[in-house]
Amino acid sequence: MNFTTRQVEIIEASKYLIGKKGIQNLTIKNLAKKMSFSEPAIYRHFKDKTEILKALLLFHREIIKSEIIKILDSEKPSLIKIQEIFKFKFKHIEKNPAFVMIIFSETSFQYCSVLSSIVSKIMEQRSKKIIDLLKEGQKNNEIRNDVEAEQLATIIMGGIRKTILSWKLEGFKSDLNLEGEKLWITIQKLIKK
Amino acid sequence: MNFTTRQVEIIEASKYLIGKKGIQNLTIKNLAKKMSFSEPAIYRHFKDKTEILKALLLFHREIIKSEIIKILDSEKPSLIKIQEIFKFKFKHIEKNPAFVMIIFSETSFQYCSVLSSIVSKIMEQRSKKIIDLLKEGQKNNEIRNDVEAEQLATIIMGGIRKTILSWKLEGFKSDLNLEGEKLWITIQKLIKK
DNA sequence: TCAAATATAGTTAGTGTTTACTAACTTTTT
DNA sequence: AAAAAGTTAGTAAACACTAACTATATTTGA
Repeated sequence: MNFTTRQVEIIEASKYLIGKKGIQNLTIKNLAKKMSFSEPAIYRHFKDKTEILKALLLFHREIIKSEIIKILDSEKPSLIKIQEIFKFKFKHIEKNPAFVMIIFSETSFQYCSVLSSIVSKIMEQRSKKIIDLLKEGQKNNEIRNDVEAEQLATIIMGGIRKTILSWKLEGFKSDLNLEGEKLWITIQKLIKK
Repeated sequence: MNFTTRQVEIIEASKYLIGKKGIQNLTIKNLAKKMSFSEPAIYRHFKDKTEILKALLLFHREIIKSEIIKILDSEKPSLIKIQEIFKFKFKHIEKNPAFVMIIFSETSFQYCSVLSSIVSKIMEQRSKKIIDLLKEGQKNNEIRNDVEAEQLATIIMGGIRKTILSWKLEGFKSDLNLEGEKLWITIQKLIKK
């Protein structure tokens, strides 16, 4: 996971292209144009297109992972931690609209087992962290324990995804952070003891 | 929305192809092969590929719509109606795995404004129906009213989508109906008064 | 009523475009 | 001197789609 500066530049350019017009906008031609050099030059830095997408996913996974670890390592109640992860996700998406496309790219990647397994692993890891937090919260009597943590995690993550998807389908018009806050108020009421 | 028998056959074949390997598996070549006739023959029945996808979406929208109207027209409590829609969705997906791909196709369609607007309209209509049901339930004191119906709908629909997505990413291994039931138990506990 | 006219639904063969990617060469950096 | 990073020119495959032709139903008019 050590990328050269050129590789990082290509990853950023890919992010830009995907963010603008979706995965199908990421072509070697467009990438070369954005980088202002020729198409074959791309292949000096990445073996093939799949490697670029792989790098893009892993690169961003690290950024998000480190942010989440920071939240998890603090000495706050579980519910607050969940709230912070929640808020971070919305803030991150609003800052990087390109990443919305990547989040909803499971279908676009399904033809490529390498990429789809990376996506599903990332999602699994995120789920696990939320489930652990919820269980911790249930133990500490912060969160109601008449329901399974797994199901609560599904609802929380599903709610986040649905909110982001609606925002995207409406053409990024509404205030995503505001929508996130409204959702959190509801979720918090539903899950806390 | 009146399709000839051949058109319906083509829609079914498209569904089969998408269900098997995703949207990118729906090519005119594959479609012609599946229909066991030549590629240009497809164009005797549909103007272009977009029309096929449009028909596919509209055809299925009608099937689901009629089923949901049946549920809505009954004289049952709102919570039971929501439960029935809930169960129908999982049953329908388990019966038509092809439709999973279509449900998660917003990203695949984003390049085509005609298709993406159909998808977003379908989703909006579904949301609206759930919100109305939730509001009705709140009025009748079946559902807690310290939270907004819109947010509850987001959580319910998001939870459904997330459950289906996990099922898909795990390779359709788990029992989807069972997962749906587990999710419903939790949602019901969270939303009822 | 039945052959001619026509509309329908299929065929073969092919086009132009886009795609990821490569071979071979040149420039730049170390 | 050689490794790294760029270039031009090109390839093969996949794609949606079309022109022109043919077989097969269906309709129509004497």
